[in-house]
Amino acid sequence: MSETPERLTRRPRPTDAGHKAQGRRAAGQDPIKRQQILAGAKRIFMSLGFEAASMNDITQEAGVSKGTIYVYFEDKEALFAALIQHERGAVLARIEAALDPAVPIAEALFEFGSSLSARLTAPEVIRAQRMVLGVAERMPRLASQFFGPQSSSGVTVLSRYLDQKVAAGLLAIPDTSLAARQFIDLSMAGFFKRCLFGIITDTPTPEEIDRVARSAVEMFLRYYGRE
Amino acid sequence: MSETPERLTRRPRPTDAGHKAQGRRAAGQDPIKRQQILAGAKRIFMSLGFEAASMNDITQEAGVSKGTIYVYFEDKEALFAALIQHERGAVLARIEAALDPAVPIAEALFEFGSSLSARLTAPEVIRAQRMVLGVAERMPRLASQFFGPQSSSGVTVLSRYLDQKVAAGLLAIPDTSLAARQFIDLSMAGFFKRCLFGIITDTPTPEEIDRVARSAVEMFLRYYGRE
Amino acid sequence: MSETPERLTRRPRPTDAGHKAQGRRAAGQDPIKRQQILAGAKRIFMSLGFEAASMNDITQEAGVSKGTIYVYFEDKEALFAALIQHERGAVLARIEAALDPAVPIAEALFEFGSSLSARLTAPEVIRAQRMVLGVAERMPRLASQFFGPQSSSGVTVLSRYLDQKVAAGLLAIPDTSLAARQFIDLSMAGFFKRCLFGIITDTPTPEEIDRVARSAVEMFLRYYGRE
Amino acid sequence: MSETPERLTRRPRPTDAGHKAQGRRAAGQDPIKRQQILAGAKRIFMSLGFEAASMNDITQEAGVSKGTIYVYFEDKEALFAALIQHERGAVLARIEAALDPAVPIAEALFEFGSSLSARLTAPEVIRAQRMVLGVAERMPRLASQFFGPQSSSGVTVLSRYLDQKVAAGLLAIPDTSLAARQFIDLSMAGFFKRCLFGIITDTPTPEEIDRVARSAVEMFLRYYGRE
DNA sequence: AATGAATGAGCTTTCATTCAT
DNA sequence: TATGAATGAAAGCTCATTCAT
Repeated sequence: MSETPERLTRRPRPTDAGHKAQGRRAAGQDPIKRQQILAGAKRIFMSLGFEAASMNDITQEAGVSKGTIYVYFEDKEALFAALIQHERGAVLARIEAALDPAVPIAEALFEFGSSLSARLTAPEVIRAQRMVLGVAERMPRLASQFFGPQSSSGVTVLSRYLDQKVAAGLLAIPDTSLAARQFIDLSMAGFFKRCLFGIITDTPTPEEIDRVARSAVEMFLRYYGRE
Repeated sequence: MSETPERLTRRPRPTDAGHKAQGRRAAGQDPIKRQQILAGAKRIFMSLGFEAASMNDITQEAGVSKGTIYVYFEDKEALFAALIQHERGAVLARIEAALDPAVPIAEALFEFGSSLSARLTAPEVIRAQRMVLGVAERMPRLASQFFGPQSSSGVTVLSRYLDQKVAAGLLAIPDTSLAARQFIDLSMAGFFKRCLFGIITDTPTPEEIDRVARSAVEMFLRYYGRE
Repeated sequence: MSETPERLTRRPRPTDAGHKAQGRRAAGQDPIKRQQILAGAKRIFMSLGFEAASMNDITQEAGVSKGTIYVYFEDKEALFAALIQHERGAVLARIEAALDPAVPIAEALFEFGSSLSARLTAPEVIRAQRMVLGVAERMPRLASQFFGPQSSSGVTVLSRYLDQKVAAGLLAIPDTSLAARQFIDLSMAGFFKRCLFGIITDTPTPEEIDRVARSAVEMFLRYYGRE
Repeated sequence: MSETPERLTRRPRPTDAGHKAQGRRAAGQDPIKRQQILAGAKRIFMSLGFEAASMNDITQEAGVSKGTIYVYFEDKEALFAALIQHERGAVLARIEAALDPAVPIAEALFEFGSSLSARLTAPEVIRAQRMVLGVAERMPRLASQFFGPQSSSGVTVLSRYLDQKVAAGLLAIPDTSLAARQFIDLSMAGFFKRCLFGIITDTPTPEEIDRVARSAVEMFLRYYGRE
């Protein structure tokens, strides 16, 4: 989830140099305007939730007119879905790299587990997840599309990694898919739920995350390790 | 979530004999009427979600008038919060019993893990959790109050159990609180998130739950078991 | 079309004696409020037309709240339809009486023709007809329901009268239905269209109406009269 | 002004050679572009009605840009008015020819009456009339301008014809203007109203039209014929 | 001169809340 | 005390019109 930290002023002049240089865009095709809308929508949705956020709020926050939003996005749900899609991949991309085949298993797993844990408990990621869960009943595709691929990708990537290590005779795992899910949940034991439900309002400290991730690696390898 | 099975008829007269015998109650003090409202609110909130549920819907389902609801509950949010409070503990109560100190550790843990897993992935429980998460941003206390105690109680109960076994020299656990969270997340490895996010729409089968719970017990005891 | 000449003040107090005496009404059941809404709707629809009239306009003119209108009427179209239905019958009722079987044919026909002509060219009747025609494309039932029965009733009533006179040997008419339509159109030769299309903005004078009606009777009896 | 640069596909470029040869026109002065707009507007207005037709629809149907329309026409109402003006005379032109002074009166009247009847009950003419009547309250000039001249022209043309025949001693008519209106309404006795109000949804068959027109001629000549 | 992306007032309709009964 | 008819702010969305390109 890339931040657009500074709040845009009321009506950002649409004619900044970089944009102007590219000439006039087709309706709903100007990526800068699209970004502008998404940025405003993100701030509003994030702070109010889907239902409580009004299109008027977004209009003002984004500094575009109502009509323009409706040129770029079919309706409120489509805008929300686009926002979620837009934020996709940001999470997983940072994590995939952690599973370096060249480093020892314990080290790779630790990196993977701790970075996944840190990422999924980040405040804005938690907020996003809550928001999507809040509309999951009415927009089931959205929830499974965004979070499904995201988390299943975590599982997929990890289970593929485990498959390789099993083939190399380094691990003994009957069901690598289950093992992947076990490791992921072990890596953030309790963190995820506690953050999601607001039981703890602050992100776990890096030290806590590391400690839990280290314990996860040990338990995992004690069980699935060869020898 | 205790069911109130029969749908109340349109307007059940609230003046049954036993109640009447106690004389007229102060406004907003009749526990029967309160129950009646909560029962109707539960059915409506559960089936429509917080925002989509209208006070009119609840009025009709509960068989009381609008004004009466507003005597018993400050506003819509307060009614929802009260409902969530009211449903508290129902989940945990069924699970606490699983940790029978008399049976072998492996067996007790398996019972605990599998019943917790089954409970938290039940469709209506999933729906309730989503609903609360959907309003969590605006009602932060609500989420932590309901889910906090609920799941932390799971952790509390289990860690107390583990403390006893450690004291008895049967387990070697440096941090029983962490161990409890590890076991709980391990017990439903992946199930919880996948259900919550709708990646899998059906409740896991008892066989799946058992298989995962069994694996959790093994991994847990391999690591923390005293040989 | 009964007039409600004076514009109601902003918020007519709903507790006038006559109303109060009847106790509280069920939602959407208070005929006084219903009348109030219809009266406001009539003035607004009449002066602006269906599309240009906004529910807000009607709200203010009727002196009721938006919500109340929607309790009494499903939506804007239903309100309009109810208004049209409500005005029904007022037109024909006054005309039917004209065909007195006791008076000579020429006299009865003259009464019928002239009163029909006067009625259908009255300004508010013209306005109502224009309005309905304006929405006829989208609400075809409405137009045929209101005007169909209305004018076909004129035809029906008259053709029945002619049937009797034919049976009595006083007229020789092969097709009384056609004859009825001929007489009606002859009675207001040109008036109807000219008023409807606004070619003449003032209602024809009684003298003009009488002259044309008299000519219609003569032409009609010259052709269909027995000797 | 002959530049309609891109938009090759949607609507064939209006820049044929003969036109191009005249050089660039002043804004809003190109009659071909004006025609193009009116043609598109006609199709849209006819199929959707005045209010439901959006300027965007017309823009696309006409194959010109929004701005261009606003150069040629003040606003939506002006465009509609111009369209109505533009269609003027199309109806009457076909009918005037029917009053051939060379053929016998009965025959000429029959031709005139039946063709007028057929024309005014044609579906698209009915639709146009409804549309204009729908906006008549707000645009009173429009209705009288379009329909006034049209039907009064019918009256004018016919009454002039009748004047000639009276002068020739062939008819005895004290008021030819009234007679003209009588004959016209008699010619489509009931048809016009029934079509306009949608009581009958199909255009009358030629046989019906002929039958009624023939009856009109007979009745008319029985009354006004010289012997 | 022509374009069409952008505007924002305005639309119909909903619903949490109030208060006269 | 309990009722539910009435309220009216606010919602999502449309579209006639403008003006930078």
